[in-house]
Parts: sequence; structure tokens; C-alpha cells
Amino acid sequence: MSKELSKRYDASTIEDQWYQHWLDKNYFHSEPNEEKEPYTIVIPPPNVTGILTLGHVLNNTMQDILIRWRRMQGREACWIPGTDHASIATETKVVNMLREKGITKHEIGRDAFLEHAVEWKDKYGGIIIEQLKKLGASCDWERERFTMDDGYYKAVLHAFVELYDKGYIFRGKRLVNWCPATKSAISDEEVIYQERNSHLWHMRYPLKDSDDYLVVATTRPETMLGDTGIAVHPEDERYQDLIGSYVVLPLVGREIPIFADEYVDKEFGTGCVKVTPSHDPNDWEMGKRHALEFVNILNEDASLNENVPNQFIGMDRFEAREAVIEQLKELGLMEKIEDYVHKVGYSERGNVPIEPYESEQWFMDMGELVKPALSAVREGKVKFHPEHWTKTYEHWMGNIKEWCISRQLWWGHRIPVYTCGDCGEIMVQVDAPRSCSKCSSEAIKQDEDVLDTWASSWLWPLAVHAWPDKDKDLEYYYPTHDLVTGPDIIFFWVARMIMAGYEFEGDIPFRNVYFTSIIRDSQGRKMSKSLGNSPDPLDLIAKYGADTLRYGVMLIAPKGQDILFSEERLEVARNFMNKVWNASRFVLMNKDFDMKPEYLDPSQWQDLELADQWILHRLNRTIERVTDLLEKFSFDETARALWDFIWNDFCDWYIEMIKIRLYEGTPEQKQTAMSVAIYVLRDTMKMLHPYAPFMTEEIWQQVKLEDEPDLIVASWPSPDSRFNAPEEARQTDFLKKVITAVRTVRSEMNVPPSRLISIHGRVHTAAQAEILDRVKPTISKLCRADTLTFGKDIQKPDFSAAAMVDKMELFIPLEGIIDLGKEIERLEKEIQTTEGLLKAVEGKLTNKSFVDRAPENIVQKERDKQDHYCESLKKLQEQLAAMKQL
RNA sequence: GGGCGCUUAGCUCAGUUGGUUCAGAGCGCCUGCCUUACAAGCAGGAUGUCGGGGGUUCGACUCCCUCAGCGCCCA
Repeated sequence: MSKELSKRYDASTIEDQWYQHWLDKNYFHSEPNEEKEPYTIVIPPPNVTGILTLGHVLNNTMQDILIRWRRMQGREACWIPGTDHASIATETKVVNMLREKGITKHEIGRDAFLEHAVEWKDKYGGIIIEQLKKLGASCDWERERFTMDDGYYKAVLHAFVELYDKGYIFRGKRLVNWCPATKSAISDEEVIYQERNSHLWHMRYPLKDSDDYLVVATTRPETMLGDTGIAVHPEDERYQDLIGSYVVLPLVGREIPIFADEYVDKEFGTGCVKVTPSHDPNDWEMGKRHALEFVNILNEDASLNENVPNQFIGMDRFEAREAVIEQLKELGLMEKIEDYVHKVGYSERGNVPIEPYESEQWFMDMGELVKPALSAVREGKVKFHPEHWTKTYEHWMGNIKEWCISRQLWWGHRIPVYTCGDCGEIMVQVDAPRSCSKCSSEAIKQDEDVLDTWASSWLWPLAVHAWPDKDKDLEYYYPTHDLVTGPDIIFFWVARMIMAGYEFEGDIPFRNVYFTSIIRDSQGRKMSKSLGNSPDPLDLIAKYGADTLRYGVMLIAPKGQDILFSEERLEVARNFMNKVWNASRFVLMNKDFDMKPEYLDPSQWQDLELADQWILHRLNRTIERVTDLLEKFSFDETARALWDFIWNDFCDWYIEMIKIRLYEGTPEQKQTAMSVAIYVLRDTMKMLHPYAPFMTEEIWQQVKLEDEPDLIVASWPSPDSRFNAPEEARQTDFLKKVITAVRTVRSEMNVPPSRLISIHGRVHTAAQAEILDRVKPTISKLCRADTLTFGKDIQKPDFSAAAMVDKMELFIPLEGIIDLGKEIERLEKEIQTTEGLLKAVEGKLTNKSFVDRAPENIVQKERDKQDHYCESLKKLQEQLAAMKQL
């Protein structure tokens, strides 16, 4: 029997309850099932110590929509969740925590530090997982993985060993991006360039054995302490005779050569470039080409080391800059200082300027890995959505460099390279050797460094299973289907997963990648803690419910463009949820019977009315559209399609149209109307379920048959050919136009709502009269009219307002109410616009080339329009004339 | 410097292959309503030279070129 629902939807009482129910029923869990086609998503693993942001909401809602939809379609849907150990971020947090206790990591040593880190992870890790549950994410929690789980750890080492054996991984001395804050190398991708207002310092370098000097311009004066050369362009006439001679480096006294190199830009500064091979990538290259001296002047924390004059030793790099500038000024060697804007590379995690720093690190050569991954995307084996990201991908892949994969950190996968202390033998293997394979010595030392986090997460689609073992799960679920992630990690992660997929399993890791947009605040600024403009999703869930947050974010998430978020925009979604709730409440309030299968069987429905045929036709179209849009990852358009159907079709028209049957009809009429309403509501709940899982499940329970399953595992609807009714849909459109026209008259003539009117319709075709006669009760109800007459020979009553719909004239007698002047004005305005439309059409039709060259059907349409406007104009003018005679 | 994207109603945005009233939606605004699902609502209404210019075409918001502004990525 009917159950009374509260007047307003209250998410808080419902959401946790349903989530627990789904968990209890184990709906989220998947096992390989050869009878069903798998559908797999792996979550982009969030940082284990992170908390949920709106970006996660966006991203995970999309994944949950896909997984719930596919599950309902009968696929063996598996969404594998997990977290990432986030080497630098987590280590930084643990270091800070220890610092507060007055401990440094070096004091306690690696093992003790890792114990603290694990403790930290156990305490704060997993918060985000619980938050995802609040959002409604239907992940297979039994399959949750962490990138440092034992099995995963081994997989990472296995991959390292394999690539080492192939010669792709090697150790080398390079100029790397050094983060002085974390005292670790980072990869090129972890350097963020930011524009900074700075200066260009022009410094004088005295020539050896001369009173003259050269002027060099630099943005980093402090590095002059490590200069070992001066470069000029080989074709620069100004400096031809100086090539091969020397300058004396100020403050240091070192004699350094002047040489020619094509790299130099003659136009920049004075055309002379100071060369610091140990502290600049370009200078490093020049240093190699010209066999310059390499003088490293920095310690690991970017303070100055003993390779500089005494007065600078131990200074921080910024302090050293000021000191160098000061001393050069004092010596009269500072020619000038210009304002200058340039980009400075910052460490993504340390948030300090990085230093190009000479260091011995592990690198991965990407040359071979790139090839299959590049062609997979080019050939469409992996498809990007929106498609334009393929260009970005191709460009990066085409210019890929060696990947610096070692980090001077402890939290992470320790590099499985072992060196014999006695004979120097190097052993690279997954399990630590007990003794040297060459000399049997037990004095073995493992490499101190850990791997870049991305060098573990690039295995994610594989290593969430038992890989490198090829178990049943891997075979069944891999390759996965869709990946939903942010474009900011297209290089870090997406590209590398594709490479790993091919390298280790010879296949793509996923078929589609959907790149989400970036969420900004309403002013377009990035969300950040310091700006305080990033709302906590959990607060939003508490306030509005997860369904509203999910639906709301989908509604404002355009494909490929940034999202401007504001709480106001969530209210729109809340209103919609409330509308859905109340429409359902209406249906349930009028349902005075228990659900029986025959009520849901269209062949049993008696005396369907026009409204029923129309809404079922619209339901069919909506099912088609929603399914098609989901296939295309059009999350926002799907949300809008559901809105249009539920609010505009179902609520505004269908429910209003059946009220007369529900309130005044026979039991049979009422049963039919309710059966159709419930049928439509059920399919609507199914389609809305991926977006708003909680509310739809709650409503579903009231309209499901006793032996039917919960909505989460109900079957996705498909169009029913019996419901196709294009003719009835057209008739309904006509009816709606008639009703709206009458309402407009009522409104414009200020007819009080309580006043009943009569409507006289002079129809243009007999069919129009036939339709309108059939739906008279509906018209009276929705127009608040008591008498209705339709026919070809209807006369216009005096003092009546008029309207026109599809060449049919509607007259509404309003004696005593009508404002003649206003009505005349209205008619004149309509005549004017109709004339304008007619003129435009006639313009086309008198254009000979249009008539000759446009397709016949298009020309015919214009002729129909011409006919329509002519007819309308004639009638309007008659009405006006009649009106003016009163 | 190279690449990508954006510019449609006051605001946020739809508009698939160029052609039926496609010039739309929501918010906001104006008018009238507590009509027995919903005032987080109902009914009605107003608002745009579709960034500027040029071109292709019978026809351009839609295709091409160019200019301007904004944003992102890479050097």
C-alpha cells in the first residue's frame, strides 16, 4: 500500500542506510563470470593521506555513474579502488610530524622512520576511502589496493628488474631537477614553472691582461661563483677577436675562456653569456661540448659549498645572491639592473625553486617504451575524450626524455639494486640476495633510494591483480574499459600506464580515457586552501545530500572546459532532487493498490489516453537519448536530458494531465493512469539511479514488485517499440500549444485564477477539432475553462481575446474584463512579427538561385511557412479589424 | 616561441553531420498565484548585430582565413 513520504526530501536519513544495505548484499563485489561480459574501471588512486576534494567528487561520481550504469546493463562490473603511497607528500608530512617532536629522520634511521610512516599511514590513510563511501561510490572494496601492499611492492620491483635486464634502466650522472626542500631529485614533470617579477643583472667581467671588460646579463647572479666560461655567438662580429682569450671571474679570480657556440642568442642582453656548467642545463651541454671545468657550488640544501670564496661558504642561495650583487656593486662591476619577468621552476611538492643539480641517479630510457603507446592512441585503440587531448599526448610522447626515477627518500619502493661490498658485483633482483653471486660475500648493500611514485602507479591496472602472475582476475578484467582522470596527469600517469601496459602485457591498459575538467571557484580561480575557496565535499553532503552533490556537479561539468563551482549552483540540483522526490510522492499518494505484475504489462492496459501515449513515447526517446549520451561520456547532457524529461514532460504536463482521471475518473481510468505513471516512474528511477543512487533506491522500493531486486541491480531500460507514437506526440504538442496560448491570454488579460472562462476554437482542419474534442476535460482542467466549443464555423464572440495556434483561432470571451486597447496593441504586435517572418520567407522564395539550387524539400518547407504566415496574418488582421469596431 | 581551447540573453552554459519557429536551458529579472506532489513550487512574460572583419555557399552560430581578448599546456 501507499507509504507516506515526507514533504521534503531528507537525504541524511536515507543515504547511510542504503549504502550499508548494498554493502550487506555484496552488490559491489565482482568475481570473474564467463557468462557475462566484464566492465572494469580502476580508480585513479588518491594519495593515501589525502582527503576528499571537489575534484575527487567530480572524478569519482563519473566513475560511479559508469559502473552503476554498466552493472544495470548486465555487465560484470568491477570498480577497483585503492590508494597511492605518494612518496614525497607523505614523507614530508611524516618528517614534519617528527620535527614537532624534535626528531629528525636521520637521527632515528631508515627502519624507525618507516615505522613512523606506516603508523601515520594507518592513522590517516583510508580517510578518503571512507569519504568515497559517503559519496556513494560502489567500488569493489574487497579488491582495495595500496601501492605499497606486499604484492604490489613486488610487482614494482619485478618491473624494475625486467627493465634493468633489458637495459632500459641505468644509473648515470646528470644534471637533474633538484628539490632543496626535500633534498631529492624530481622528474621534469614535477617542475612547475611560475612567472616571477625579477631582474636582469648586467655584470662586468674584466678581460685578462686588459683594462677592458665584457658585460654579461643573468637572472641568477649568484651562480657566477661557478662560472667556467663565457660564450658568444660564432658569427657575432663584436666579439670575434676575443674568442680564445680569457676573462678574470670577479670575486673568484678564476680565469675562464671566451668561446663561440651556436646556442648563444646574439640579441639577448649583450650577446655574451656566462656559462655555469654545473648549474644550468644549457650550460651543462656547452660545458660538455667545450670541455669546460665543472664547478659545483651548492650543497644538497642549496647552500653554498666550499668551492666558492670563503666569505660565501655556507650562505643560502638567496642570501648569496644579495651578497654577490652587493660586492659587485662595490667593485663597480654592476653595469645595470633591469626589471625582468621570467619563469622560475618550482618543485611541485617542496614548493621552492628547484636547482639544476649534478647528481648520480637512476634513469629510464623511454625510447622503446614510447613506440607502441604512441601508435595505440594514434590508431584509436585507446581513445581520449575529449579527443583533442591526443595532440598533447602525441607531442609529449614525441619529445620524451629520460625519466629520472630515483628519489632520495625512504617512503616508497626501495630500489632493488644490491652491491657487493667486497667485489663490487651489482645484483638487481626482486628478492634480496643473501650473498654475492660472484664472490659469496655477505657484505651486501642495497641502493638507498626509492622509486618515483609514478614508477609504481604506472603499473596500477596490472598490479591491482596478482601481476606478474597471470591469474584468472587479470585475464578476465584486463584490459580495463574506461579510465576517468584529470588532464593534469596525462604525462605523469596516463601515458606511462599505456607504456607499461604494452611493455609488460603487450596490450592497452584501457580502451577509453575520459579527461575531466578542472573545478574552479565562481570567479574562475583555482581552488586552494590558502584562498579558502574550496568547500569540503563532506559539508556539502551533510547539507544537501550526496545525490544532490553528484547530480549538481555533473550538471555543471561541461566536456573539456573548466567548471565554475558555487554553492548556488548546487541549489539548482537540490531543487531538482526535491522535484523528483515530490513527483514520486504524488504518484505514491495516489497509488491505492499493491504492485502486481499485470499493472506493469502494457498489453493489459485499457483505454490509454493521448497523454499516456505521449509520455510513453517520450519515455522511449529519453531512454534512447540517455543511453546514447552515456556511451559518449556526456555526463552533463545526460543530466540535462533527465531534467527535461522529468521536470518538463513528466511533472509539468503528464502529472497535470492525469489529475482529472485520478480525482474524478472511474476506477478503471484511474488504474490505467496510475499504471502508466508508475511504469514511467520506474524507468525514470532506473535512468536516474547512476546519478542519484540513494533517492532512486528509496523510491524504487515503493514501486518495485515484491520479487524484484533492488534498483542497484535492476535492469537498465530499453525502448519498447509498442510505445512509439509519433502521431500522438504531434497531437500532444498541438494540445500543449493550445493550452499555453489560452493561459497566456488569461495572464496577459489579468483574468483572476478563480474565474472560469469559455473557449471557442475555430479550427483549421477537422482533425484539430477531433483531437480537441477528445481531450476536452484536460483542457478545461488545465485552462480553468467551463465551456469549450470547437468547429470550423465558430464565430468570434464580441469582447473576446484571440490567439492562434497552427492556423486555428482561439477566442476567449472576456466581457467586462478585456482591455480593448491592450488587446489591440497585442494584436498589432503579433501582426508585426508575423509580417517580419513572412518577409524573410518571401525573400528566400523570390531568390531564384535558392529555388533552383536548394533541395526540393527545403524549398517546400519555405513554401509551407509562407502559406502558414499568410494565413495567420490574414486572420490576425481580421481579428484586429473586428476589435477596432467595438 | 610552439600547441590546445574558449568568446551565444545580466550570469553560467547547450547547440551532433550548414537548411523544419535553433536563436535555446537554468539562474537572475518582471507580472499573477500558498490551485489537495512540490513556494526548493505553479502559470505567464521580457532580454541576444551568436567577439570584430573577410571568404565559401542558394543559405553560416555551424565550414575556411584573419584580427582582438581570455585561459591552459609545453619550450
